[in-house]
Amino acid sequence: MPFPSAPFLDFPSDAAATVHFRSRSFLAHRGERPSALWLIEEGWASGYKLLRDGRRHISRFYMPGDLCDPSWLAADGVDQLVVSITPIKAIPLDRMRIEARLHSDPAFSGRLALEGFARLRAQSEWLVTLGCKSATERLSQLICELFCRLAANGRVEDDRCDFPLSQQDMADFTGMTPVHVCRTLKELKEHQLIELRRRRLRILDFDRLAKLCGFEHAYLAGETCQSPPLAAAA
Amino acid sequence: MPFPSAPFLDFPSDAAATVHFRSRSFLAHRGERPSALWLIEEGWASGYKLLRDGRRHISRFYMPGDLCDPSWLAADGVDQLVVSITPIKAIPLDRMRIEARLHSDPAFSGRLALEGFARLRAQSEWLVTLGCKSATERLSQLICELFCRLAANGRVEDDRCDFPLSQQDMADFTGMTPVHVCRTLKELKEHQLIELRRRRLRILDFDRLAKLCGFEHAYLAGETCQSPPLAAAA
DNA sequence: CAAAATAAGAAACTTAGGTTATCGCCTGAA
DNA sequence: TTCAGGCGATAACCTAAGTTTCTTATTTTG
Repeated sequence: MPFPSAPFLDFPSDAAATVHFRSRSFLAHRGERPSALWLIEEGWASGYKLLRDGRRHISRFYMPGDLCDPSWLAADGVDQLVVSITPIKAIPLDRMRIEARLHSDPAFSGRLALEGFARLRAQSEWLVTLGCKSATERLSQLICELFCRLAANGRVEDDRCDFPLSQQDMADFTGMTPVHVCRTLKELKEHQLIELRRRRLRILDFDRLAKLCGFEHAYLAGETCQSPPLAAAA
Repeated sequence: MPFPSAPFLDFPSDAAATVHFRSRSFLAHRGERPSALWLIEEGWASGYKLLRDGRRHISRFYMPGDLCDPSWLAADGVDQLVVSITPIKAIPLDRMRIEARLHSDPAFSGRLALEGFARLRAQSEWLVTLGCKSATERLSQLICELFCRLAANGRVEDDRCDFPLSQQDMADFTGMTPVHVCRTLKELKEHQLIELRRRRLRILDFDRLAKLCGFEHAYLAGETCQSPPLAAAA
């Protein structure tokens, strides 16, 4: 099966042990060495850092099918706060067992390394976006990316999907202010590119939206777990 | 020995095979599957992406002691252009041999995976910086980071080091314009924080500079090869 | 060594996006 | 059923950083 970058999918886990989190609860704290990584089944979360003066930057959104988070295996544990945006259902993958296998199963750890490199690549795409694109481009890119990730998990129907982010969340991810996110969304709506109301998103013209921000589907490849293997893991 | 994150240091390489690049030559092209990764012995390079309209974003500077670049092992090869800023001396590490070992030696691939996660972490620090810090903070952070990486390799003497970046290079990394880099450098000089002339940098007050941008040494940990193991590899 | 290219400095002007503030609408708790 | 707090919309105003242009230093190279 063609899922070379989802090294956890054949990892033993206990589906019966599904864990529920409510909205705005912490999946991880900075510095922690979590006992489990989470395979997200349902719900969204954000991983962010806070600066001393209160500024916040979200560097990743987690959604169904995502593994949260392989980089917790790194030496000093978690380097970000992870908080649920909606209620969440997740399957725990025991960290100790992963680490044991990491040191004994070269196929497993090799795939895990490649997964890390793929993630590095997706993240460096956002480095470019934050570094040199306009507010309109950044916001469009976020919408394109989230929409594609949802589509890859069969969570888009008829160009519509759930979209539980507040304008503040989008602002903290794209490096904008909520006011400017509001202005920019209005502009995207006026240009008949999207509809967004009551936490539901509809893409009216994906191609034009993608062209507007130079979105390339490719950088997501190998980054997202797809629907079938999620089922297999559970 | 405490170098958990430099998985290539015990990798066999042929020091006699040292390769020289002149300034402004390509170490890698996008999409390529390079035959070797480079352990940089001498000189600086930048890894960047170009947008269609000519905008450029540098997402990483390579300098002595760095491995350029483990992420080339990922499925689709190189995703960035890498160009030397100065003449470069580098030791080639054969990619095929690395890949073979990646699939057979769990200790090796495990360490490589962790190296990838550490790099992910360092990069997400820049995501935060580009996402929500001011021009002054971004430029100070770049200077702090490069200075620390050089210091870790014994390339700082008496608070002074080589600094071969043009203002355009710094601009393309920090998401500023060269004109604004010039203004901001002038300001840092006027505040007695740095001296910078003729490609030589002197840090006058590291602590104040680090405080100005919220620089945390920690995020570099495990990311840079240190001087002794470099020698060991060669 | 001179010519040519490249980089840096500086001033004047413009603009994208930040700031502050107000208002109305949902939503969820009591 | 109401009331409070969060969220979204909008407007007026402000500022950090971009743009353009020109001049002066450095490198590079022929």
